[in-house]
Amino acid sequence: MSKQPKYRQVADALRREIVNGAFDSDRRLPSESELSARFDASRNTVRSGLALLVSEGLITSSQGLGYEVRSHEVFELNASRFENLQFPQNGDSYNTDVTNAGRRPHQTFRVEMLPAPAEVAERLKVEQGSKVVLRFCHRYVDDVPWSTQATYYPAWLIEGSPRLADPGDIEEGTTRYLAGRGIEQIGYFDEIATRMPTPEEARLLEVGAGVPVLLWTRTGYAPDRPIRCTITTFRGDLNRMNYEIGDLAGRSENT
Amino acid sequence: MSKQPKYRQVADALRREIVNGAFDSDRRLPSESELSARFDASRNTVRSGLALLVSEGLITSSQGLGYEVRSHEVFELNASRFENLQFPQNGDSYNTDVTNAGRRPHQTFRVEMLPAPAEVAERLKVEQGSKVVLRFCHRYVDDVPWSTQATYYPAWLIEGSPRLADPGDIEEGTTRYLAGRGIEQIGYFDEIATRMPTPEEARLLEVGAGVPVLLWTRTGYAPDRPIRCTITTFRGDLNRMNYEIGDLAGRSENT
DNA sequence: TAGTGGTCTAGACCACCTC
DNA sequence: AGGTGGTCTAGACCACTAC
Repeated sequence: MSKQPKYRQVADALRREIVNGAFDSDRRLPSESELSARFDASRNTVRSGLALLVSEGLITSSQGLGYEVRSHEVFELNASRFENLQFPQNGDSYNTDVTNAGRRPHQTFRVEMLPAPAEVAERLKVEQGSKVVLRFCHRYVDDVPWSTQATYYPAWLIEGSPRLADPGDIEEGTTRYLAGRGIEQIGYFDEIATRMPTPEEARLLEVGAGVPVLLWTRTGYAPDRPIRCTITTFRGDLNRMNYEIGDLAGRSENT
Repeated sequence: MSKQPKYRQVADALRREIVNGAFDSDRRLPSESELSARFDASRNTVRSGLALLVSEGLITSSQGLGYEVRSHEVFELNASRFENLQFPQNGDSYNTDVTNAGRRPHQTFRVEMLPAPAEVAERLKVEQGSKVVLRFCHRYVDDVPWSTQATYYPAWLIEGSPRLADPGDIEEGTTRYLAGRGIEQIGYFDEIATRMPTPEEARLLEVGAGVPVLLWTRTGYAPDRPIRCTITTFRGDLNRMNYEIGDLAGRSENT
């Protein structure tokens, strides 16, 4: 067992106290100067230790207030039910799910036309840089930024379904609108990844250090080709996804 | 536009250069003292800026060597094909998938019996603290730690399928072994989450700061009840998961 | 041995919050 | 006003890697 640097000893001691629930009543941590005295370390050394815990997502800090242990409430999204292939819902189930959970949903929305980014062009099987329609949602739950969702449609789709490019909402939902115009979505390809947020994402989702984002890319297919690509960026600390595969009768019984 | 602190200016400038590919040929960054001179900032201030980029997962540092921009190669795991419900493969497809990708798989393995942790007990529908069998894999690809996989089986399952508790490998795969003993897995419930690694996970997966882990929890169901719970922890920088849902004929055509 | 990053200190000043 | 964290400095010494 080699000797740990002092700032790690500080972090380890505080981490142990946090997971043991030492700060459960009042989530505030002692101030930097108190910790500095307690650990017989300079304020900067204590700060290094606290910075570690922040980057682990265990605590947050705010100027003038102090350090607090982070709370954990998560929202679960059922990706395999999110859009039902047989009965496409109104838009997607975001509003319903959030309301059912007793929370208050809110979103801002915009539509634009732009050259396809590389990842999108690849998934939609169009030339990189060819025009695509972007429908972008910034979603909140109880006024906390929750996720961003960017859906891209290829230009060829707009000719027969012009309302996709309209800046307004599509009441019946885009999936149903497309189905009504003969474009039926019969399959999805979902990709899930994680990484630390870019500064832009950190701004939109208001996440501090130590919170990764969950990236969900869903490419929707008509019988012959892809018709949309939706990239959703979740706050990793507030969201979890799930999939149901096969027969889950055994899941609902007892309990 | 308010004035940014100096260490953020440093981070922003370097981030811009990194994403623009300024260091693509030689991935090494200038040394701290060079940057200190260039930005007319103290070494500590430059270090704060670099620490930001490390925590964003953009660069790594190593003592005596310097800072390097991180490389991005990712491995894709098809979760909806990972175990085929009709034709369970030998164990899971980890070995096959990795070998097919031209990489060299390697794993260590152990089996133990322990009281069920809360998350596992809940998913297996057994009493918290009741005995479960844990089969644990630590997986490498080309000698790089890749993921850990912990599969828990409830004690009642062992009576009819005692080899689950044996410390050795099960040649034909646990799924097939169980199927042969009348325990057929007919559905899954998958949960996916992300967070920063615990110190223990950081050690096992050898991830530095700025790399989140991807958590994949699969609960497998027999017709009447859950029979296993598998918790896989991936390095977020090296892995991506995907699901195929519905009909994806349009995916394979042209390109 | 020389150069790199890693740790630690002591102190200064600023920005924000609460009373 | 007084306490909190945020920024920044200058300098010391250590640990690791290269040559």
